[in-house]
Amino acid sequence: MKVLTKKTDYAIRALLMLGAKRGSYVSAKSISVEQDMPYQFLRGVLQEMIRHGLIVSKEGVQGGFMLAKEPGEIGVRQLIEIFQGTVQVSECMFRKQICANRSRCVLRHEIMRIEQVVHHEFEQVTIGKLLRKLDAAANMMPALTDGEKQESTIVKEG
Amino acid sequence: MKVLTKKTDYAIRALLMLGAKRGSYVSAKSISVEQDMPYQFLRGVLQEMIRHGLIVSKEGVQGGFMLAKEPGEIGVRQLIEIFQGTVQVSECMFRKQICANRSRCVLRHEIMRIEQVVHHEFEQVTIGKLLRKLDAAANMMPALTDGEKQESTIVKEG
DNA sequence: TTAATTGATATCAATATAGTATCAGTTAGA
DNA sequence: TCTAACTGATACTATATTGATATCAATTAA
Repeated sequence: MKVLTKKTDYAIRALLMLGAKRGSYVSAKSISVEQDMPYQFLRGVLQEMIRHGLIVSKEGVQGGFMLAKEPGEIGVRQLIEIFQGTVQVSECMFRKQICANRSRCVLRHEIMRIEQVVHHEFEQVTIGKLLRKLDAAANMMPALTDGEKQESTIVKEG
Repeated sequence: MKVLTKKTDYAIRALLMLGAKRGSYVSAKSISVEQDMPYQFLRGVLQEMIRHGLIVSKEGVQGGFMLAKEPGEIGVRQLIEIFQGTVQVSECMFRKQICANRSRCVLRHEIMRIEQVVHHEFEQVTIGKLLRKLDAAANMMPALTDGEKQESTIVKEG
């Protein structure tokens, strides 16, 4: 069971980069290189986020992408919904009519309850919050030697 | 985002049927007819549950399947893990090494926290608990007229 | 002996996910 | 004004996952 697909994963990390470099346009190329994501695939993800009003773009040389909202206003839940669709329990939930099978209904009821819990949790996690955590994590290892810096590169890049 | 795949869905509902008819063997055929599941597909699901010790089978005429455990001991979380694998965040979690990308790590940490919440919730939901709810739901509509009984058939079958 | 059953396994179809390629249009700057 | 660095749009391919079907051997109650 995969909680996040590549698209959502890439989207979140791209947004974190945009959040870290707020005020300037960041190109898809630089994101794809720095975060090790396939360039064209990432571009598709970015365009999807434009369509949803999360980011804006500028064409041409020195163009790129920029957050269109405050980081605290962009929640992981919304990203999951954009790239993976609404959380659903089997197909049952699509039917407007009363649930077809009683045992399925009882089951569905339980799952929906859990769904609410999950939604609530994901709602809390915003790009803003993640950015603060990233910052905190960075500050926790400030005094590295050269050798340790190499290790920290491993932590960052691969 | 699908919480339950068909396999898990079918597994749970098959177990509910076995739970409702405890003490006797129930054939794959009767489950597939009564619960409207594809016969061969269901059989695969049942065999998987045998391998995991949740149910036992008897071959031949009058054969079928029977719970191997108390309904209260069979949790939905276990079923999800059997049929959908452990909950994971993208691929990141497979690597034993320290997480490749710092922002991915921060993200992962948040997701893992939510994962714990989800696990805890699913842990609570057992076949036994669902059976009791099913029972309660059935008792809530005891005095139906013929017309209403037809409706209740819709609720049960389709 | 036979029909109803499970065990085991091979195969296929549909869908979702992941990734690539291409071309047109925009723009900063030499 | 030319060019290289960009995005917009879209078509395509590959791979993995999910859902479903088919077949044949072995078992067993009647």
